[in-house]
Amino acid sequence: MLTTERHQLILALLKEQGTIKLQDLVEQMNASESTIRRDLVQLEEMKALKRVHGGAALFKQKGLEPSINEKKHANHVEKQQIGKLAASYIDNGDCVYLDAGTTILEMIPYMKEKNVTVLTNGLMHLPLLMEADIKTFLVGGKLKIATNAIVGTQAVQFLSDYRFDKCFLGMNGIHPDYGLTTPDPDEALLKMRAIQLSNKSYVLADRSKLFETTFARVGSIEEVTIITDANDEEAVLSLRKHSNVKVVTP
Amino acid sequence: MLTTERHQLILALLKEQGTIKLQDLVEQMNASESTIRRDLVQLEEMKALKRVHGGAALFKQKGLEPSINEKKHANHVEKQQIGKLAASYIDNGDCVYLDAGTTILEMIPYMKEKNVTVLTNGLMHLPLLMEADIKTFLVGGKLKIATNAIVGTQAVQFLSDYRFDKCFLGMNGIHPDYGLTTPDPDEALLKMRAIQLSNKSYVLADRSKLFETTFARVGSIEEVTIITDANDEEAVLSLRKHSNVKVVTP
DNA sequence: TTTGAATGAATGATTTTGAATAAAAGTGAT
DNA sequence: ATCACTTTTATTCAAAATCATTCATTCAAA
Repeated sequence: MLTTERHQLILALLKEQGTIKLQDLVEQMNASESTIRRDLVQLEEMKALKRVHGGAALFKQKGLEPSINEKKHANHVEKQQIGKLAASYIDNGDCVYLDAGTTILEMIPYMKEKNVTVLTNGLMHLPLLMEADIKTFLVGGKLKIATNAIVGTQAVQFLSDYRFDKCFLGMNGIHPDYGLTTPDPDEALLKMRAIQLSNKSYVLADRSKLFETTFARVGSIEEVTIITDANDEEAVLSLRKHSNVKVVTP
Repeated sequence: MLTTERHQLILALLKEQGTIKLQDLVEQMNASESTIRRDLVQLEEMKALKRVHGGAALFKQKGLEPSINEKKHANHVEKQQIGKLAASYIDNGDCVYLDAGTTILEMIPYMKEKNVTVLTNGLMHLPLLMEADIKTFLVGGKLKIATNAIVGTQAVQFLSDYRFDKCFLGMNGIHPDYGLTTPDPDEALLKMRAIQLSNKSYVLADRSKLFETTFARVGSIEEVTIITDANDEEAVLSLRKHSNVKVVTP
């Protein structure tokens, strides 16, 4: 078997399975362990894969690739529902602000063919936005490593040069009395300004965020429309009792 | 069997299988190893196939994605040298602007423990910057998908709020008479402004960019220090003859 | 016949390969 | 945690395969 043939086969299997054991490769191809090992070294040098103990894995794409992290996240199905619903509020030609965060991320696949212009501070969104071929602008400012988001006074300042038809925000705490809250004050400032600059504001949050409060206040609950899952959960029904709170569910 | 007949047969088999072993060809046709070998050399010269150890392969291999990655890392060793040298010009505590591009990318691993603050428009740099735990700011503006860079008037505007000790720029054309040039006018504007805002400017480019010119002019060659490989190449020596051109090599 | 291109064989150099070994990393029980 | 045990990895080396080069031969056309 030709070296290049082995390389191709390895990559094909890897693409199919995500990871692969060295021993499996040895069995599958008619080659010694040493040879396969050398193949993996070469492919790693070509940045085609990442070698791990016992085999190889797909090269971790730029660290910004959400599809890998996506699976890890809890409530993935619920977030997807919320994202789909949120995307349905976008009209053709809208200019929207997309907050960072995994829930907002789920909107993007449903935004294709809406002819939308996006401004975002979420780096994790970029691969999907590119893939969907959406006209995208990125907020400038300080890079917050923990959440892959752009924050800080520069970001707030940058935002102020734009106006939006709609903004879509993630939120950690939603409470009828204490309002909208998020743990990071820097992010709170940014969300606050986004609401100011938008005609209409949407907050995406799964049921676990309802009636919670965290550190920094973003605004009052009446300013936004809350998009959440759990149609008949007690929390949702309770929220709806308040006359000026807008809650929508799938 | 006629030479052209063999050539056609080789190409046909190759098209069918993707790769082919030299020994198989020897068996299949009534010709010696030497002859087949010569055939392959000729066909490679005609860019009809790629010779590999033990046989030949198609140029465009079916489903072999990493060729893109490989391309991205062309001249990888040279770029690494250039990047290492460039990083050595950074002092502790510097605030620097890092242009987008693969050559600049290579600087980052050598920037650790310099206590540096980075502003960049290159999204590809972010994973490495995060990993190196470098204080990073991102330019805001329009996302250019092709190069994973932030560009446009918003980006230029954003940049103008900062001042840098040093900036490090990639460049496609470097010519003593026509100056520094790059294919995209948007990027040219950004590079131009970066030079204005920096105390000292460095251009990183491998030897293939010397004495080349492309579309949009960034500035004159005297404004910057050029960091390139190829110490004793004719091009470098020739550049150095110009009294006010600064060129450094590893 | 002479010329020149194509061929096949032979040579030595280079690359690839598989096996052997020691080092390193993971595993699991105490 | 440590320790013993297993698996995986890195390294080295010799054998095998492949390659580049040279040279003599063949064959066709001038």
